[in-house]
Amino acid sequence: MADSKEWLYPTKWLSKASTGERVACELRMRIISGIIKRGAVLSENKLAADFEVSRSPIREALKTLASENMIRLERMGAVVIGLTEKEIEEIYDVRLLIETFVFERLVKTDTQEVVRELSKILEMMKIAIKYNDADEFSYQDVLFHETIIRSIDHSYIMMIWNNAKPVMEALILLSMRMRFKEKYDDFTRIINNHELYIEAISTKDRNIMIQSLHQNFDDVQGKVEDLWMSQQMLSKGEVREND
Amino acid sequence: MADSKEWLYPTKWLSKASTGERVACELRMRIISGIIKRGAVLSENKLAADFEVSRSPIREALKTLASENMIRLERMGAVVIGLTEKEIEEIYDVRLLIETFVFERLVKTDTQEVVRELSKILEMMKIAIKYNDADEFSYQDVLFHETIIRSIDHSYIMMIWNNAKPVMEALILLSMRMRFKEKYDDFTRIINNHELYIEAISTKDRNIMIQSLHQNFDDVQGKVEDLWMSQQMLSKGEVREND
DNA sequence: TTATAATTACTTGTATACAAGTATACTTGG
DNA sequence: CCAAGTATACTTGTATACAAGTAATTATAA
Repeated sequence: MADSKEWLYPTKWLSKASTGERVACELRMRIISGIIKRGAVLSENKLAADFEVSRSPIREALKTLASENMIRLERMGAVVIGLTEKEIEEIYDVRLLIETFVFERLVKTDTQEVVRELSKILEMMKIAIKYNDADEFSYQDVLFHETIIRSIDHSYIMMIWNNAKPVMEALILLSMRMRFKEKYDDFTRIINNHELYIEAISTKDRNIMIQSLHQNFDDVQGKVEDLWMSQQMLSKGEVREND
Repeated sequence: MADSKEWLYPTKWLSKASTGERVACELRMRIISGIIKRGAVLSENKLAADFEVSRSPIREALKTLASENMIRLERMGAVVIGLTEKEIEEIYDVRLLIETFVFERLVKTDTQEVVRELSKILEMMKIAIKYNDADEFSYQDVLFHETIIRSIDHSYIMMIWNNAKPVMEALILLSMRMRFKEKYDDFTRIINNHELYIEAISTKDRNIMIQSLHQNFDDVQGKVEDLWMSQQMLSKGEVREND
């Protein structure tokens, strides 16, 4: 699995991962970043050769990516779907759907412990900013939302999250790396928004929650732009996956 | 793949399916029906021997079932999670979540064509009742809801549906088979409810939609009972998967 | 009798081999 | 030059082999 190309996905996060998971994470990043273009056809054999692994883990990865709507498994080859602006909005539809549902559950229970956890994560995020660690910041950001979702103990909401998570993670990673370089002061706003989020959960105030979700939505627009910029930047070192 | 045990899943639906899909469908049915008990540990080798296939399709099936929350892949063996009453309710939470979202989209567009499609499916359902075909009825029932969801062209809502669908399908299959035998007059109510559903979409009337969803929710309670009955019935010919 | 060490049996993850099927390209006949 | 059929080079799906690691059991020593 010694790959000549650079890894977009933080290898640090893959310490316990199987080869199949590694490949899935890396391919996902390449697809979302635009290195692998929408419409490209991926072949199991070709990928196996590229990653210098056998077809088994490749098959596993392709199946994962198909369930995430990143590719479409066809009779001959896997066609890359990737993310258009429409699809990115759709992902955030889902996040909004989930988090609204979760909030309605949360207002009926004791949120003290979750608030404590979230506060901890928020502090970690601040440290990550301080040390210019985009990947760590992304990790904590994803963890923040996962913590909220996990707190209501709803296996099928969790199932939805588990399916959407990898794509969101990749999206956030790319977006944050960009911002750390070019839009550093965005982070003040992001932190403020997360504080608002915690406050909404703590006080169980729907108005604050809506305000927070709205701000987050505004953030999405920014993310879309970022992604586009990110794609522009990355496509310099572009690699054609198929000829 | 010549299996000595009877197949719970309609083999007719598996004509184009790979061995892995077949195994996944059958295992899902066995888990949901309670033949394979919550907490049981499934081994790849054992399953491969039981189904008389190699480990490759078994692995594929287990991965699928894990993503559906039917099993939990652990270091040694796959632990069966199955469905408790809580989880069945959670599945319907998700369906409600999705269908509410879809309805809000539908009221903003032209629903004429969907309504036409749904009417056709409804007629098919009536025929299925007439000929006592529980499996066909279930198929059309699932198709009915899928048609509604598909109509808004939202890839990530579709993704959620695709993940929840197999479990719902199995659930509906078991429930309907039971009802065809013991609660035949339920179907008048179900058909009425589906007509109400179509009306809500046709007139874009939120009140009718809510009424319809509520009736459907009442139906869920019935399904839960059915499932329990079904489990009682099936556990006569029970098979221990692990000792 | 109990605790510890070693062996055994079973687990998963990956590689590889093979069969069946499909699209493309080439050849052959008109 | 064009059409049709055959051959070839791909594709996926399944089986099998092998390596690395884990748990449980047995044997040995205190």
